[in-house]
Amino acid sequence: MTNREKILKVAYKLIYENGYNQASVDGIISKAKISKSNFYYHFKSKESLAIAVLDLRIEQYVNEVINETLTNNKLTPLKKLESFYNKVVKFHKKNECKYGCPFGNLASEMSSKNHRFRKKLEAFFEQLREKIELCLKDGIEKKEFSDKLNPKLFSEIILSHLEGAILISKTFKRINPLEEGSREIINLLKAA
Amino acid sequence: MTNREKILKVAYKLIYENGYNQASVDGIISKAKISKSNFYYHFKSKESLAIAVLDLRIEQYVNEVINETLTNNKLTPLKKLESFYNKVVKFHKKNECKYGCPFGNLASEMSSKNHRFRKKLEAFFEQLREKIELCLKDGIEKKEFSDKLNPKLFSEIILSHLEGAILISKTFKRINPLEEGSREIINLLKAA
DNA sequence: GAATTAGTACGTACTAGTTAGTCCTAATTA
DNA sequence: TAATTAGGACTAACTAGTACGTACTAATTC
Repeated sequence: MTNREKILKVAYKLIYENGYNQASVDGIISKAKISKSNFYYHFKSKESLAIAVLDLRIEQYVNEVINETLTNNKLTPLKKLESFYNKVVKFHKKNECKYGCPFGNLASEMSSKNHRFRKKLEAFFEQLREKIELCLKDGIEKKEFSDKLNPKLFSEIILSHLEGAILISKTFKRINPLEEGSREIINLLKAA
Repeated sequence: MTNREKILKVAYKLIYENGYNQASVDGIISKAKISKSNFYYHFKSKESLAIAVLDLRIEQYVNEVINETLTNNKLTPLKKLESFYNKVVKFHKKNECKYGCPFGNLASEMSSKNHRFRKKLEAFFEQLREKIELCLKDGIEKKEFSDKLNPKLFSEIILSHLEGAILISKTFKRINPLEEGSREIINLLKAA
Protein backbone atom coordinates (compact mmCIF):
# COMPACT_ATOMS: atom_id res chain seq x y z
CA MET A 1 0.00 0.00 0.00
CA THR A 2 1.39 3.40 -0.96
CA ASN A 3 1.55 6.18 1.59
CA ARG A 4 -1.15 8.01 -0.28
CA GLU A 5 -3.44 5.02 0.14
CA LYS A 6 -2.53 4.77 3.81
CA ILE A 7 -3.54 8.39 4.33
CA LEU A 8 -6.82 7.87 2.51
CA LYS A 9 -7.61 4.73 4.46
CA VAL A 10 -6.94 6.28 7.86
CA ALA A 11 -8.70 9.54 6.99
CA TYR A 12 -11.69 7.62 5.65
CA LYS A 13 -12.21 6.12 9.08
CA LEU A 14 -11.25 9.10 11.26
CA ILE A 15 -13.32 11.66 9.38
CA TYR A 16 -16.34 9.39 9.58
CA GLU A 17 -15.94 8.64 13.28
CA ASN A 18 -14.89 12.10 14.48
CA GLY A 19 -16.09 14.55 11.86
CA TYR A 20 -13.95 16.74 9.64
CA ASN A 21 -12.86 19.30 12.22
CA GLN A 22 -12.05 16.79 14.93
CA ALA A 23 -10.05 14.59 12.58
CA SER A 24 -6.68 16.32 12.79
CA VAL A 25 -3.88 16.05 10.28
CA ASP A 26 -1.58 15.13 13.16
CA GLY A 27 -3.92 12.33 14.16
CA ILE A 28 -4.12 11.03 10.62
CA ILE A 29 -0.36 10.98 10.00
CA SER A 30 0.26 9.43 13.40
CA LYS A 31 -2.14 6.55 12.71
CA ALA A 32 -0.90 6.17 9.15
CA LYS A 33 2.68 6.27 10.43
CA ILE A 34 3.91 8.74 7.88
CA SER A 35 5.53 12.14 8.23
CA LYS A 36 3.71 15.41 7.97
CA SER A 37 5.82 16.54 5.07
CA ASN A 38 4.85 13.39 3.23
CA PHE A 39 1.22 14.16 3.92
CA TYR A 40 1.62 17.55 2.27
CA TYR A 41 3.47 15.97 -0.58
CA HIS A 42 0.37 13.92 -1.42
CA PHE A 43 -2.36 16.41 -0.50
CA LYS A 44 -2.19 20.15 -0.77
CA SER A 45 -4.42 20.67 2.27
CA LYS A 46 -6.58 18.93 4.82
CA GLU A 47 -9.62 20.04 2.86
CA SER A 48 -8.43 18.49 -0.38
CA LEU A 49 -7.80 15.23 1.45
CA ALA A 50 -11.32 15.28 2.86
CA ILE A 51 -12.75 15.96 -0.59
CA ALA A 52 -10.81 12.99 -1.94
CA VAL A 53 -12.14 10.84 0.89
CA LEU A 54 -15.69 12.00 0.17
CA ASP A 55 -15.28 11.19 -3.53
CA LEU A 56 -14.09 7.74 -2.56
CA ARG A 57 -17.02 7.20 -0.23
CA ILE A 58 -19.53 8.30 -2.84
CA GLU A 59 -17.97 6.03 -5.44
CA GLN A 60 -18.10 3.06 -3.07
CA TYR A 61 -21.67 3.82 -2.07
CA VAL A 62 -22.78 3.96 -5.67
CA ASN A 63 -20.99 0.71 -6.53
CA GLU A 64 -21.70 -1.31 -3.44
CA VAL A 65 -25.06 -0.02 -2.29
CA ILE A 66 -27.01 1.72 -5.05
CA ASN A 67 -25.94 -0.47 -7.95
CA GLU A 68 -26.50 -3.65 -5.95
CA THR A 69 -29.98 -2.68 -4.85
CA LEU A 70 -31.87 0.32 -6.26
CA THR A 71 -30.57 -0.04 -9.81
CA ASN A 72 -30.16 -3.82 -9.82
CA ASN A 73 -32.59 -4.90 -12.51
CA LYS A 74 -32.54 -8.49 -11.39
CA LEU A 75 -34.87 -7.31 -8.63
CA THR A 76 -38.47 -6.11 -8.67
CA PRO A 77 -39.01 -2.51 -7.51
CA LEU A 78 -40.22 -3.69 -4.10
CA LYS A 79 -37.21 -5.96 -3.68
CA LYS A 80 -34.92 -3.16 -4.78
CA LEU A 81 -36.15 -0.92 -2.02
CA GLU A 82 -36.18 -3.68 0.57
CA SER A 83 -32.64 -4.76 -0.20
CA PHE A 84 -31.53 -1.13 -0.13
CA TYR A 85 -32.94 -0.67 3.35
CA ASN A 86 -31.51 -4.03 4.45
CA LYS A 87 -28.06 -2.99 3.38
CA VAL A 88 -28.26 0.34 5.21
CA VAL A 89 -29.66 -1.27 8.36
CA LYS A 90 -26.94 -3.92 8.31
CA PHE A 91 -24.24 -1.25 8.08
CA HIS A 92 -25.53 0.67 11.07
CA LYS A 93 -26.11 -2.47 13.13
CA LYS A 94 -22.48 -3.38 12.51
CA ASN A 95 -21.45 0.01 13.93
CA GLU A 96 -23.88 -0.29 16.84
CA CYS A 97 -25.58 2.82 15.39
CA LYS A 98 -22.71 4.80 16.82
CA TYR A 99 -21.50 7.00 14.00
CA GLY A 100 -24.51 7.85 11.87
CA CYS A 101 -24.53 8.48 8.13
CA PRO A 102 -21.16 9.43 6.60
CA PHE A 103 -22.89 11.82 4.23
CA GLY A 104 -25.44 13.18 6.68
CA ASN A 105 -22.78 13.88 9.29
CA LEU A 106 -20.66 15.79 6.82
CA ALA A 107 -23.71 17.66 5.53
CA SER A 108 -24.59 18.70 9.05
CA GLU A 109 -21.06 19.79 9.90
CA MET A 110 -19.94 21.41 6.66
CA SER A 111 -22.91 22.55 4.57
CA SER A 112 -23.20 25.98 6.14
CA LYS A 113 -19.48 26.74 6.05
CA ASN A 114 -17.98 25.09 3.00
CA HIS A 115 -19.49 25.41 -0.44
CA ARG A 116 -17.36 22.63 -1.91
CA PHE A 117 -18.62 19.99 0.49
CA ARG A 118 -22.17 21.30 0.29
CA LYS A 119 -22.33 21.05 -3.50
CA LYS A 120 -20.85 17.57 -3.57
CA LEU A 121 -23.25 16.33 -0.92
CA GLU A 122 -26.18 18.02 -2.62
CA ALA A 123 -25.35 16.23 -5.88
CA PHE A 124 -24.96 12.93 -4.06
CA PHE A 125 -28.30 13.20 -2.26
CA GLU A 126 -30.02 14.26 -5.47
CA GLN A 127 -28.55 11.28 -7.30
CA LEU A 128 -29.78 8.92 -4.59
CA ARG A 129 -33.23 10.51 -4.60
CA GLU A 130 -33.50 10.12 -8.35
CA LYS A 131 -32.73 6.41 -8.15
CA ILE A 132 -35.44 6.03 -5.55
CA GLU A 133 -37.87 8.00 -7.72
CA LEU A 134 -37.18 5.75 -10.71
CA CYS A 135 -37.73 2.71 -8.53
CA LEU A 136 -41.06 4.10 -7.33
CA LYS A 137 -42.22 4.93 -10.87
CA ASP A 138 -41.33 1.45 -12.02
CA GLY A 139 -43.14 -0.08 -9.05
CA ILE A 140 -46.27 1.91 -9.78
CA GLU A 141 -46.23 0.77 -13.40
CA LYS A 142 -45.79 -2.82 -12.31
CA LYS A 143 -48.66 -2.41 -9.79
CA GLU A 144 -46.41 -3.23 -6.84
CA PHE A 145 -46.92 0.23 -5.39
CA SER A 146 -50.05 2.29 -5.01
CA ASP A 147 -50.71 4.55 -8.00
CA LYS A 148 -51.98 7.22 -5.64
CA LEU A 149 -48.55 8.34 -4.58
CA ASN A 150 -46.44 11.00 -6.21
CA PRO A 151 -43.04 9.38 -7.01
CA LYS A 152 -41.02 12.58 -6.76
CA LEU A 153 -42.54 13.73 -3.48
CA PHE A 154 -42.36 10.27 -2.00
CA SER A 155 -38.73 9.84 -3.02
CA GLU A 156 -38.00 13.06 -1.14
CA ILE A 157 -39.76 11.69 1.90
CA ILE A 158 -37.85 8.42 1.72
CA LEU A 159 -34.52 10.24 1.49
CA SER A 160 -35.34 12.69 4.29
CA HIS A 161 -36.71 9.95 6.49
CA LEU A 162 -33.65 7.80 5.89
CA GLU A 163 -31.24 10.52 6.92
CA GLY A 164 -33.34 11.47 9.93
CA ALA A 165 -33.86 7.88 11.04
CA ILE A 166 -30.13 7.20 10.94
CA LEU A 167 -29.56 10.31 13.07
CA ILE A 168 -32.26 9.34 15.56
CA SER A 169 -30.89 5.79 15.72
CA LYS A 170 -27.47 7.22 16.47
CA THR A 171 -28.86 9.47 19.19
CA PHE A 172 -30.89 6.63 20.72
CA LYS A 173 -28.15 4.06 20.13
CA ARG A 174 -30.87 1.72 18.90
CA ILE A 175 -31.54 0.45 15.40
CA ASN A 176 -35.34 0.51 15.89
CA PRO A 177 -36.09 3.97 14.49
CA LEU A 178 -34.28 3.07 11.28
CA GLU A 179 -35.36 -0.56 11.00
CA GLU A 180 -39.00 -0.21 12.00
CA GLY A 181 -39.31 3.13 10.26
CA SER A 182 -38.13 1.79 6.94
CA ARG A 183 -40.44 -1.20 7.23
CA GLU A 184 -43.34 1.16 7.84
CA ILE A 185 -42.37 3.30 4.85
CA ILE A 186 -42.57 0.24 2.65
CA ASN A 187 -45.97 -0.62 4.08
CA LEU A 188 -47.17 2.84 3.16
CA LEU A 189 -46.03 2.27 -0.39
CA LYS A 190 -47.88 -0.98 -0.75
CA ALA A 191 -51.17 -0.01 0.84
CA ALA A 192 -53.41 1.97 -1.45
CA MET B 1 -28.60 41.87 31.23
CA THR B 2 -26.18 40.11 33.57
CA ASN B 3 -22.85 38.85 32.27
CA ARG B 4 -24.07 35.29 32.70
CA GLU B 5 -27.00 36.08 30.41
CA LYS B 6 -24.68 37.76 27.92
CA ILE B 7 -22.57 34.61 27.76
CA LEU B 8 -25.63 32.41 27.31
CA LYS B 9 -27.02 34.65 24.59
CA VAL B 10 -23.82 34.76 22.57
CA ALA B 11 -23.12 31.05 23.03
CA TYR B 12 -26.70 30.21 22.07
CA LYS B 13 -26.10 31.76 18.66
CA LEU B 14 -22.51 30.70 18.09
CA ILE B 15 -22.99 27.07 19.05
CA TYR B 16 -26.00 26.84 16.76
CA GLU B 17 -24.27 28.47 13.81
CA ASN B 18 -20.84 26.88 14.15
CA GLY B 19 -21.32 23.73 16.18
CA TYR B 20 -19.92 23.00 19.63
CA ASN B 21 -16.31 22.40 18.67
CA GLN B 22 -16.00 25.38 16.38
CA ALA B 23 -17.58 27.77 18.88
CA SER B 24 -14.55 28.81 20.93
CA VAL B 25 -14.55 30.22 24.45
CA ASP B 26 -12.33 33.04 23.22
CA GLY B 27 -14.86 33.82 20.49
CA ILE B 28 -17.72 33.81 22.95
CA ILE B 29 -16.08 36.13 25.49
CA SER B 30 -14.92 38.45 22.74
CA LYS B 31 -18.46 38.80 21.34
CA ALA B 32 -19.98 39.05 24.81
CA LYS B 33 -17.35 41.64 25.76
CA ILE B 34 -16.50 40.08 29.08
CA SER B 35 -13.25 38.80 30.53
CA LYS B 36 -12.15 35.21 30.49
CA SER B 37 -11.93 35.07 34.26
CA ASN B 38 -15.52 36.19 34.43
CA PHE B 39 -16.52 33.45 32.02
CA TYR B 40 -14.95 30.84 34.31
CA TYR B 41 -16.54 32.49 37.28
CA HIS B 42 -19.97 31.68 35.81
CA PHE B 43 -19.25 28.38 34.08
CA LYS B 44 -16.83 25.74 35.15
CA SER B 45 -16.08 24.64 31.59
CA LYS B 46 -17.05 25.08 27.97
CA GLU B 47 -19.03 21.85 28.18
CA SER B 48 -21.11 23.00 31.12
CA LEU B 49 -21.93 26.20 29.27
CA ALA B 50 -23.03 24.23 26.24
CA ILE B 51 -25.23 22.02 28.42
CA ALA B 52 -26.82 25.13 29.91
CA VAL B 53 -27.40 26.48 26.41
CA LEU B 54 -28.98 23.21 25.35
CA ASP B 55 -31.26 23.24 28.40
CA LEU B 56 -32.32 26.75 27.48
CA ARG B 57 -33.02 25.79 23.90
CA ILE B 58 -35.09 22.80 24.93
CA GLU B 59 -37.07 24.89 27.39
CA GLN B 60 -37.77 27.51 24.73
CA TYR B 61 -38.72 24.90 22.16
CA VAL B 62 -41.18 23.29 24.55
CA ASN B 63 -42.72 26.63 25.50
CA GLU B 64 -42.76 28.36 22.15
CA VAL B 65 -43.17 25.51 19.69
CA ILE B 66 -44.60 22.37 21.27
CA ASN B 67 -46.97 24.03 23.74
CA GLU B 68 -48.24 26.46 21.12
CA THR B 69 -48.96 23.76 18.56
CA LEU B 70 -48.82 20.03 19.38
CA THR B 71 -50.24 20.34 22.88
CA ASN B 72 -52.41 23.39 22.28
CA ASN B 73 -55.89 22.02 22.94
CA LYS B 74 -57.55 24.96 21.28
CA LEU B 75 -56.64 23.21 18.03
CA THR B 76 -57.87 20.03 16.40
CA PRO B 77 -55.25 17.27 15.96
CA LEU B 78 -54.84 18.11 12.28
CA LYS B 79 -54.42 21.81 13.04
CA LYS B 80 -51.95 20.97 15.79
CA LEU B 81 -49.72 19.14 13.37
CA GLU B 82 -50.12 21.71 10.63
CA SER B 83 -49.27 24.61 12.91
CA PHE B 84 -46.28 22.67 14.26
CA TYR B 85 -44.91 22.20 10.75
CA ASN B 86 -45.71 25.82 9.88
CA LYS B 87 -43.70 27.04 12.82
CA VAL B 88 -40.72 24.87 11.96
CA VAL B 89 -40.84 25.85 8.29
CA LYS B 90 -41.05 29.52 9.22
CA PHE B 91 -37.98 29.25 11.42
CA HIS B 92 -35.87 27.67 8.71
CA LYS B 93 -37.10 30.05 6.03
CA LYS B 94 -36.02 32.92 8.27
CA ASN B 95 -32.51 31.38 8.42
CA GLU B 96 -32.51 30.71 4.68
CA CYS B 97 -32.21 27.01 5.62
CA LYS B 98 -28.59 27.71 6.45
CA TYR B 99 -28.04 26.26 9.86
CA GLY B 100 -30.27 23.22 10.18
CA CYS B 101 -31.87 21.90 13.35
CA PRO B 102 -30.21 23.04 16.61
CA PHE B 103 -30.90 19.64 18.15
CA GLY B 104 -30.12 17.55 15.11
CA ASN B 105 -26.82 19.33 14.54
CA LEU B 106 -25.74 18.75 18.11
CA ALA B 107 -26.91 15.13 17.95
CA SER B 108 -24.85 14.58 14.83
CA GLU B 109 -21.76 16.24 16.26
CA MET B 110 -21.83 15.04 19.85
CA SER B 111 -23.83 11.84 20.23
CA SER B 112 -20.98 9.47 19.56
CA LYS B 113 -18.47 11.28 21.77
CA ASN B 114 -20.33 12.77 24.70
CA HIS B 115 -22.80 10.80 26.76
CA ARG B 116 -24.19 13.87 28.50
CA PHE B 117 -25.28 15.55 25.29
CA ARG B 118 -26.52 12.28 23.85
CA LYS B 119 -28.79 11.52 26.79
CA LYS B 120 -30.24 15.00 26.87
CA LEU B 121 -30.95 14.97 23.14
CA GLU B 122 -32.40 11.46 23.35
CA ALA B 123 -34.83 12.60 26.06
CA PHE B 124 -35.76 15.68 24.05
CA PHE B 125 -36.46 13.74 20.86
CA GLU B 126 -38.45 11.14 22.79
CA GLN B 127 -40.52 13.86 24.40
CA LEU B 128 -41.27 15.42 21.03
CA ARG B 129 -42.15 12.05 19.54
CA GLU B 130 -44.57 11.32 22.38
CA LYS B 131 -46.40 14.58 21.81
CA ILE B 132 -46.75 13.70 18.16
CA GLU B 133 -47.99 10.23 19.05
CA LEU B 134 -50.64 11.66 21.37
CA CYS B 135 -51.73 14.02 18.63
CA LEU B 136 -52.05 11.14 16.18
CA LYS B 137 -54.03 9.00 18.64
CA ASP B 138 -56.38 11.88 19.28
CA GLY B 139 -56.77 12.50 15.56
CA ILE B 140 -57.64 8.86 14.92
CA GLU B 141 -60.25 8.92 17.65
CA LYS B 142 -61.73 12.09 16.21
CA LYS B 143 -61.70 10.52 12.71
CA GLU B 144 -59.41 13.21 11.32
CA PHE B 145 -56.70 10.66 10.62
CA SER B 146 -56.92 7.21 9.09
CA ASP B 147 -57.43 4.48 11.69
CA LYS B 148 -55.17 2.21 9.68
CA LEU B 149 -51.99 3.84 10.88
CA ASN B 150 -49.99 2.87 13.94
CA PRO B 151 -49.58 6.05 16.04
CA LYS B 152 -46.29 5.04 17.63
CA LEU B 153 -44.64 3.94 14.39
CA PHE B 154 -45.96 6.93 12.51
CA SER B 155 -44.78 9.35 15.18
CA GLU B 156 -41.31 7.87 14.75
CA ILE B 157 -41.55 8.42 11.03
CA ILE B 158 -42.68 12.01 11.48
CA LEU B 159 -39.80 12.75 13.83
CA SER B 160 -37.19 11.06 11.65
CA HIS B 161 -38.54 12.66 8.51
CA LEU B 162 -38.55 16.07 10.16
CA GLU B 163 -34.90 15.85 11.20
CA GLY B 164 -33.86 14.47 7.83
CA ALA B 165 -35.86 17.02 5.86
CA ILE B 166 -34.28 19.88 7.79
CA LEU B 167 -30.85 18.44 7.03
CA ILE B 168 -31.64 17.98 3.35
CA SER B 169 -33.07 21.50 3.16
CA LYS B 170 -29.88 22.81 4.68
CA THR B 171 -27.75 20.86 2.21
CA PHE B 172 -29.86 21.97 -0.73
CA LYS B 173 -30.31 25.50 0.65
CA ARG B 174 -33.96 25.20 -0.32
CA ILE B 175 -37.02 24.94 1.91
CA ASN B 176 -38.82 22.58 -0.50
CA PRO B 177 -37.77 19.23 0.99
CA LEU B 178 -39.04 20.34 4.39
CA GLU B 179 -42.10 22.25 3.25
CA GLU B 180 -43.35 19.88 0.56
CA GLY B 181 -42.33 16.84 2.54
CA SER B 182 -44.30 17.85 5.60
CA ARG B 183 -47.35 18.64 3.48
CA GLU B 184 -47.11 15.17 1.94
CA ILE B 185 -46.77 13.57 5.38
CA ILE B 186 -50.03 15.21 6.39
CA ASN B 187 -51.70 13.97 3.22
CA LEU B 188 -50.61 10.45 4.07
CA LEU B 189 -52.24 10.82 7.47
CA LYS B 190 -55.56 11.96 6.04
CA ALA B 191 -55.89 9.48 3.20
CA ALA B 192 -57.19 6.11 4.35
C1' DG C 1 -17.86 42.12 53.46
C1' DA C 2 -19.22 39.01 50.01
C1' DA C 3 -20.13 38.67 45.20
C1' DT C 4 -18.91 40.10 40.90
C1' DT C 5 -15.98 42.03 37.48
C1' DA C 6 -11.65 43.33 34.86
C1' DG C 7 -7.13 42.56 33.32
C1' DT C 8 -3.34 40.06 32.10
C1' DA C 9 -0.05 36.85 31.85
C1' DC C 10 0.62 32.25 31.55
C1' DG C 11 0.76 27.00 30.50
C1' DT C 12 0.21 23.16 27.92
C1' DA C 13 -1.44 21.07 24.21
C1' DC C 14 -2.73 21.09 19.79
C1' DT C 15 -3.68 23.22 14.97
C1' DA C 16 -2.62 23.44 9.77
C1' DG C 17 0.91 24.27 7.07
C1' DT C 18 6.16 25.37 5.44
C1' DT C 19 11.01 24.89 4.93
C1' DA C 20 15.04 23.16 2.98
C1' DG C 21 16.99 19.28 1.90
C1' DT C 22 17.89 13.85 1.25
C1' DC C 23 17.42 9.45 -1.05
C1' DC C 24 16.70 6.76 -4.91
C1' DT C 25 15.60 5.41 -9.59
C1' DA C 26 15.27 6.06 -14.43
C1' DA C 27 16.00 8.54 -18.42
C1' DT C 28 19.24 11.30 -21.01
C1' DT C 29 23.55 12.76 -22.62
C1' DA C 30 28.69 12.77 -23.65
C1' DT D 1 30.00 3.00 -20.59
C1' DA D 2 30.16 6.73 -17.56
C1' DA D 3 28.41 11.27 -16.19
C1' DT D 4 24.56 13.98 -15.73
C1' DT D 5 19.89 15.35 -15.09
C1' DA D 6 15.00 15.10 -13.66
C1' DG D 7 11.77 14.11 -10.67
C1' DG D 8 9.06 11.23 -7.41
C1' DA D 9 8.93 9.93 -2.59
C1' DC D 10 10.21 11.16 1.45
C1' DT D 11 12.00 13.47 6.20
C1' DA D 12 13.12 16.37 10.50
C1' DA D 13 12.60 20.55 12.19
C1' DC D 14 10.14 24.44 12.31
C1' DT D 15 6.45 28.44 12.15
C1' DA D 16 2.73 30.87 13.69
C1' DG D 17 -1.44 30.57 15.47
C1' DT D 18 -5.36 28.72 18.34
C1' DA D 19 -7.47 25.83 21.93
C1' DC D 20 -9.16 25.47 26.93
C1' DG D 21 -8.16 26.51 31.22
C1' DT D 22 -5.51 28.67 35.42
C1' DA D 23 -3.28 32.04 38.49
C1' DC D 24 -3.15 36.14 40.30
C1' DT D 25 -4.04 41.03 41.52
C1' DA D 26 -7.06 44.70 41.85
C1' DA D 27 -11.13 47.15 41.29
C1' DT D 28 -16.08 47.52 41.64
C1' DT D 29 -20.75 46.59 43.11
C1' DC D 30 -24.47 45.01 46.12
